[in-house]
Amino acid sequence: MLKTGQVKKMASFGKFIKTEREKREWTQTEFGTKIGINTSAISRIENGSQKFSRSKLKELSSLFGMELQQITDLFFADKFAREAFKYKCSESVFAVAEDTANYYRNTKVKQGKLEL
Amino acid sequence: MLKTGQVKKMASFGKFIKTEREKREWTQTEFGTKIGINTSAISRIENGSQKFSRSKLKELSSLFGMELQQITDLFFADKFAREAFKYKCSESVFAVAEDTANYYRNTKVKQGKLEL
DNA sequence: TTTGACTTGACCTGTTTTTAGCAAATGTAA
DNA sequence: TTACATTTGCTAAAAACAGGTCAAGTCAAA
Repeated sequence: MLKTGQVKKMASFGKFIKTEREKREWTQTEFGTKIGINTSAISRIENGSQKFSRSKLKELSSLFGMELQQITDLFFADKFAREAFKYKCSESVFAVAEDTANYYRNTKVKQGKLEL
Repeated sequence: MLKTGQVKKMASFGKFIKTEREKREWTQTEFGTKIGINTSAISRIENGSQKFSRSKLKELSSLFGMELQQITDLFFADKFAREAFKYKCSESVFAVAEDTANYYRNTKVKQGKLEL
């Protein structure tokens, strides 16, 4: 089912961070120092009441020694899921999104209209 | 394939608005007046260089006489697709998002932890 | 009970992103 | 040319977001 490089099923981005941090036996404070965020923020991020900053994805991937692509996908999958939930999208929203994404891939890209 | 109430395949939210506006034979200015946005913004929205404001989805649904759910799904599907494209998510991101969304549905909701 | 790790609330601030108005420019059809 | 529709550059204002501080908690293990 999983293709190479594809992301394994994961609960949420916060849980992902927590799991990886604990694997490395870092406290929230240690991890926070490495990535440049204070302890309370780390706690909130892991528990889902604060978002991880998009601009720190690169640092996170090198800190965890993982592919940026994998981190990115996980990050956005979580972002989209939360948003869909928050704004009461129907279950089909991601299927529609995939169609729309294909539309953008097929038209915009070829025309060089990358300005989204 | 399409369930009742499900959104028909659509190119982009901008094109959707343009199509529906033209069906009703409204100029961008007329439409803008009805929804409360000026002409330039309508133009940019239809052409995809500006986002339609989330806070106006309700007005849009009544203006077009369509279900809010349908409009909402279309709006967010487009939003997600653009974002995924912009930040170079892999093609599997929406599949992952769907898993994550299920995770949130099964845990957060039951616990009343609706604060996303 | 002391200590370290973690959680949470309230509040504040700087930054980035996005919106949308105006005016000018560009179609476009009669 | 005239008239109307649409598009676009510039810009101020608004909204969203990230992260910080500080203080007050909980919790588990030594």
